[in-house]
Amino acid sequence: MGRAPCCSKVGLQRGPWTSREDTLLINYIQAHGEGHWRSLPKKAGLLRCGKSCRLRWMNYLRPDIKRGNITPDEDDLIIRLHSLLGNRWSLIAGRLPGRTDNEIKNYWNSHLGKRVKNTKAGNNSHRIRKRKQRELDNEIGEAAAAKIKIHLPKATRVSPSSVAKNININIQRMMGSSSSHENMDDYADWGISGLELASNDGEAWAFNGEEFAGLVHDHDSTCPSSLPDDIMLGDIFEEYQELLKQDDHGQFDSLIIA
DNA sequence: AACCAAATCAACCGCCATGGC
DNA sequence: CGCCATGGCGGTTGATTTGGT
Repeated sequence: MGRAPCCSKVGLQRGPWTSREDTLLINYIQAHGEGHWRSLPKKAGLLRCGKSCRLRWMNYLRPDIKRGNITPDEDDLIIRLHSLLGNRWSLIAGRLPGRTDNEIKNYWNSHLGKRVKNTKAGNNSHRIRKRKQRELDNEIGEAAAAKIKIHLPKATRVSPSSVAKNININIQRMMGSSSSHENMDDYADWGISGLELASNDGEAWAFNGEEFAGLVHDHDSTCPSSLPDDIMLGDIFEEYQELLKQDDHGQFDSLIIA
């Protein structure tokens, strides 16, 4: 016997929402606020499950939602964030005001994913791959490169607290541009069990703590002398943006395995 | 005009993290 | 500490729309 459904589906409406249902939901939330999704439908007079109500509100009815007309800037940002974060649609959406994870996910699947794939296919020559590999080797050192293991990690759920705990790696330093740091055990102390750098097709470079430590020890690469516990993704993002500004010669691209 | 295939996207599903008890 | 309810996430489905022949 399988897991019990999130809510009883008996007698519940499914499929596309009607304007009347939308109105009921909007009116209820305006009067009582968001939350308590499980009990909301009954109170609002809706024959929907709570999850369905939440999804409808979050993705379509919220007043601050922008829909359609994704600008070239947003387009570009999505691609870059996806290369950094992988399929963390909610994190990506969090960086695009008014956009929802569902919209971005759909947009990626129907537009960007293919485009990125095609772009990659265009770069698929042996020579280019060789050049990219050389750049990569220069960037992090042959010894380090030999140690990198490439995984296809299971997508990990990231909550704000876990972001703070687990992703407080400074990407710029990670890429080796600042002060040196001897003791990578500090990373373990910060609770970092893994780090992923995703390539354009969503595959990720995953370093577990040990590999990462080994990578830096072996190569005497660089990393922060300290990282405060409260670095949030937003901080990383800001630095990422700074990096992008400096990325005139495809520095990031050199980290993408073609 | 009719048909079909491909593209799009709203909605659903199952899983998991978190917090309260 | 374990259980449960809840919210939130990413993956997938399927109805609808669009484009090509």
